[in-house]
Amino acid sequence: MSSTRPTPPGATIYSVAERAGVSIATVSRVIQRPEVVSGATRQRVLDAIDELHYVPLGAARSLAVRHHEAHGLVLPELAGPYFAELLVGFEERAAELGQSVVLLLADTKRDVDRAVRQLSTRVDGLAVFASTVSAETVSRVRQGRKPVVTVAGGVAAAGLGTESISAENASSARELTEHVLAHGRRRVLFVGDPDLSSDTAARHDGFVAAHRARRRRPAPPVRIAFRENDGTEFAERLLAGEFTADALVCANDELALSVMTHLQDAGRDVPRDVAVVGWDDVMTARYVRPGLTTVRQPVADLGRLAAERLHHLVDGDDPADEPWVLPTRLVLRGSCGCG
Amino acid sequence: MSSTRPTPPGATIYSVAERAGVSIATVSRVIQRPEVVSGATRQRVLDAIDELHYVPLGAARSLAVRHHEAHGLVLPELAGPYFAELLVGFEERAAELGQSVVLLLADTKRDVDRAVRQLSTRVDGLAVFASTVSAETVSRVRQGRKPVVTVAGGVAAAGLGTESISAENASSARELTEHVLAHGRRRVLFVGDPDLSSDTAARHDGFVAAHRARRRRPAPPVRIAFRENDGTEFAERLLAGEFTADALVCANDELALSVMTHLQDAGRDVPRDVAVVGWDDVMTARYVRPGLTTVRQPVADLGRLAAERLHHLVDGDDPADEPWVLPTRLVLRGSCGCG
DNA sequence: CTGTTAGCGCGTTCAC
DNA sequence: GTGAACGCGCTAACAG
Repeated sequence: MSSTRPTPPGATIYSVAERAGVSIATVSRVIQRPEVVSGATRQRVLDAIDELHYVPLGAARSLAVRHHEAHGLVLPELAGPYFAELLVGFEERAAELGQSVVLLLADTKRDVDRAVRQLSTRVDGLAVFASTVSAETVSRVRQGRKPVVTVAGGVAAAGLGTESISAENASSARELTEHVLAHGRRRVLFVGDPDLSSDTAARHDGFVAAHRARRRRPAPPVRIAFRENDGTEFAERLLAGEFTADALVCANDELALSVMTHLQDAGRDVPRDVAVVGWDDVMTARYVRPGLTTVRQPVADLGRLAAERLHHLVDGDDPADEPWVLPTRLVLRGSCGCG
Repeated sequence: MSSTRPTPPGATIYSVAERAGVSIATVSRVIQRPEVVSGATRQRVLDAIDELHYVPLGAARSLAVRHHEAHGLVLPELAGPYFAELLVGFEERAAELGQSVVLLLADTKRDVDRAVRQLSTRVDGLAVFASTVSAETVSRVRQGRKPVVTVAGGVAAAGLGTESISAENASSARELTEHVLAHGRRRVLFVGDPDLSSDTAARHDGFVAAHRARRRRPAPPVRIAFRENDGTEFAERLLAGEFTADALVCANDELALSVMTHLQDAGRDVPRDVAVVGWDDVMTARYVRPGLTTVRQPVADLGRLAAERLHHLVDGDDPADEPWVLPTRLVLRGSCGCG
């Protein structure tokens, strides 16, 4: 790939054994199960390790035990707090289980599938976020006997021997929308593209359900992407009169915040003129005025569960048929019209 | 560590060779340098690989080539955008260089040094953030012939064969402080503990230097930690009259934002009653009103450079004696008294 | 409690 | 253009 010359030869289990005057088996034991070695020889070995600055070669161990003791995690990006929290939860639980985590960020790569195949070469299992990886590659990995868990992939991701883990979206979306309607809003817009992610799709489903329950016809979703500038652009169109709305249910907080701020800067009053709500409960949501009403997901728990399940799958568990769905919680602040 | 049973035997280079009717050497060639193999046999091998769902074992390759082709990255945590950006830059460059990145988060671990030693077992080199890892452990890793680069570790981290990478802090701090003083502020407080991180120490140095340049005596730093609630607490003490100040230079944006918001909620006018500035230019900084004046660091570049240098060190470069220092930039918004 | 030895799967000379 | 054979460093029986 890159380097020409090999690593300069460091100490090995052999040099340590020689120096301590024992066999390599004993050195190995001192490292793996110190208690089975007599105190005296153990100390001699430890001294030798110290003097030679011995660092065991993980690859050699992995080869011998036929385990990488590492989990792969594929995330689309790391913007905003969502993915960071997911990663933290994953890493935390993985570490508790004695597994390293090898991280792969999809958005900066030319060829994600190649990178994932390469990754699968050095881990015991893979956690992939939603649709960052092609179904074909996932199934290749699966056929290569590596467990895969999908995070926030929706039902579509299940099957193929892949386990699915996600947060509850539809019913919280319904609850949130009902809350907005209960504030007396008549013209509620869903801002975000259901086709862009299964999370968004589920949220839109809940949005529609809430309207149906009140025998109201939901407006068609405003299909825009997730980022700040997408929100700004939408706000412009709204101000220009392209849409009429007295409430906006945005697919996530970044979107909601950029829309809300932009409307306020243009002289609109939130929530009086228009209510704005979002998803994720990012830090900014509690700093803006009014505070942003949103839905908090147990993101770190998603990560933890992914690591946990992956570990069990590597250990030989059969994949669960049913997806794992974690509960979410409404966070009411001022932007929806609440006092 | 955990798992009892080994991975079920998947396809190996041997089974592929057998199936394709060639030797393992040929299979290896097809994977490493396809062009040296004749078209016909190459295709037979590729077919066999496909049919058997062959996934090479990274550990075996690593053992043979004496390279992990992986970099370790040790970060204290992943809260806020700072570390995420650093990680993104690091991962991006590492991937370009064909290296995997193994991530270790220090704050969730019981025994960080143990975890780091364990990590050093499976990577070719280590990038560690500031003082997440004890000097002793770093030097052990170094003596084990693994390159180490320190990010945001200040000058103290240099030496020991370790390369140091950080952002310029002192002179931007001086510039920022001078800017605040130029707005006519008389009683400026530095909020943050210089002993907590070398970044903060350097910022405080700049703060002091700006005062000295005007022949003013800097107030002693308010020694509090970095998090939101630390800021809130400080704001309470300020409101209670424990401190007097017409400007606050906060060690980072999280601190600045929580202080500013809390003061505003208590009826204070920012910047009229008190100016507030910070560091990092987090997303929230441009959403609050007034916008937060802050210093932008090339955080992703820090990460990229760390990955780059690490790679060269692994390749045999001699460690640079001088630390790498990347430039920063003032971002003026309203909270300092501008506009 | 300790030593001997046979792999683990792959890269790589060196012949052919 | 291809194959045979050795070595990478470590773990895990098995013997003693």
